[in-house]
Amino acid sequence: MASEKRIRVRFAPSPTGQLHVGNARTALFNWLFARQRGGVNVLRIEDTDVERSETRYETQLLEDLKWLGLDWDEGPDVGGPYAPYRQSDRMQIYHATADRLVSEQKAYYCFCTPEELERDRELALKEGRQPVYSGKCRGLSPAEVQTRRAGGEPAAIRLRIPEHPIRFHDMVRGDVEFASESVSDPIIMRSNGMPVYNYVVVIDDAEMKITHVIRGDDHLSNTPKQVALYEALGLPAPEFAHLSTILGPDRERLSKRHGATSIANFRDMGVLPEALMNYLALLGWAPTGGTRETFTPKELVKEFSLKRVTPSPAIFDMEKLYWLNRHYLKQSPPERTFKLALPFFQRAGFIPENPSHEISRWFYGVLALLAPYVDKLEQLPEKASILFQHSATAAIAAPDNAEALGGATTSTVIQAFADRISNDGAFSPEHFKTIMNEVKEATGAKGKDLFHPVRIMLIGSHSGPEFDKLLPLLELGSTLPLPVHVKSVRERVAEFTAHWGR
RNA sequence: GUCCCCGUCGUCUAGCCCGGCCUAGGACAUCGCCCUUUCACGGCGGUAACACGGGUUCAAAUCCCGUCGGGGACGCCA
Repeated sequence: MASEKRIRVRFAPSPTGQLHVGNARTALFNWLFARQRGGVNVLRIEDTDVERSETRYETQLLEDLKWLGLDWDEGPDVGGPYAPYRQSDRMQIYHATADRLVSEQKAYYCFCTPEELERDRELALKEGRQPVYSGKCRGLSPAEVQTRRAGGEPAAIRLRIPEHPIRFHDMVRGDVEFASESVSDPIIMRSNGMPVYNYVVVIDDAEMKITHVIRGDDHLSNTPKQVALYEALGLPAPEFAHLSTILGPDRERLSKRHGATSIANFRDMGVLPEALMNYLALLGWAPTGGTRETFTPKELVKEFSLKRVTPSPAIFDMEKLYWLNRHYLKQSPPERTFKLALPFFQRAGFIPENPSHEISRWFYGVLALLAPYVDKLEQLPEKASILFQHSATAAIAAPDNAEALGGATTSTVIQAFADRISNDGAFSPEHFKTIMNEVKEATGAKGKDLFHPVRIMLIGSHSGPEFDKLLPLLELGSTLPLPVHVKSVRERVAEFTAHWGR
């Protein structure tokens, strides 16, 4: 135990856009692995692409990760023993190391121009060869390099890929091998002096003592280059774990055109973080036995295993995410649901900015009634339109209601119900039951014929939540100073009969 | 094109490493039934898969080879 090296993993996004589900899943797997094994989780910002990197994205990145429920032990915001954690702040290291590699002949200056390289590339493609670097500048004499550089000719620095095949172990795919000829001598320093991604990751991972590199499998083909770099540096390569790609329903790599794919999107539509985390964990990983689906973050930390991660790509299934979200929505304490749902109702203009105690209490009831019926919080105001937006004319005109309102007994049911409701006094569920039985007796209508017209009269639709909970909310709501008046049962019935032409 | 990775129900997957316990398990979706004096919620059931072809073996979803299909990488992007 004492000799066991402490596990160190990192999540290294570039701040060039919103945090995507693919990256979020990578971040999650790193986090789970670190937390389970008592390791260190490092957050590092890869901003060597100055053109596309923006600080606002970095800020949002951290927010999104925190919202999901992840945290890190070292990073740009919290610091740590291997600071700085932003690549743009680490240029010295990259330059110094590159110079060292050149002086050790493990890397060399390359004077080839981009145009030249492009020509070579096209030629190789046309001849059906792997488009790798020709090696033109590999054997340049030190003297020639010296004079050309002195003459101001721009030069990039390339790493020399060794002659032997490059192998590495991947925790999800096993042993992988690349033939030396199939990998180019990669540029590690651009001719403008800026280091290249494939180079900086390795330097940083090595400097930061990263033991396990868990990342998307789009990096799998880059790995031989990186392994070669470790070799050149005289350092052992870390363990790798390449996670499969997340695809859209069309089996293409998931992207914005598939709809909501950023973490912020899901948060904004009212998906609970624990639901998203649970779903993401299930994309590519399954517990022993493979029969359990719901896991709290704690349980995930306990059960997770990199060895049980599947190598095959997975299609993102919104329906299953929604199922999990419904599951967690039902488990969510009322206070939390209240806090999360309130903004949606305020935006819809249904609940005031600073709801009174009475209104809040009533709103709790509304949420208890409607929350079991939605996939995401965002759908709540629309579901609540049965309380806030009753319209007799719309209900009568709705094509969906035509069949239910077209029955032989419809009019007599409506009339009988209306007759019995006109008296005053509180309108309770018990009262409602009594009336319904009387209406049944009087009209001979039962089942659908009985309930559908009444339901349409009260909420404008033949389907909706149970009356026992709905009715008291209607009654109480009608007495509250809401921005949008909630009509009482009597108001609804009166309005409906006034417009009912038959 | 070349290289690498991947291929079990429509979808996520268990099983594959260490062949027999697999008449292939679970979940989402879908369908049906029950509950509800109606609908939804909920409960219970059903349909549905080892990509294909060759081996190896007494025995293959599991091992080997090939084919096909999908994805990724081939950049002075990350």
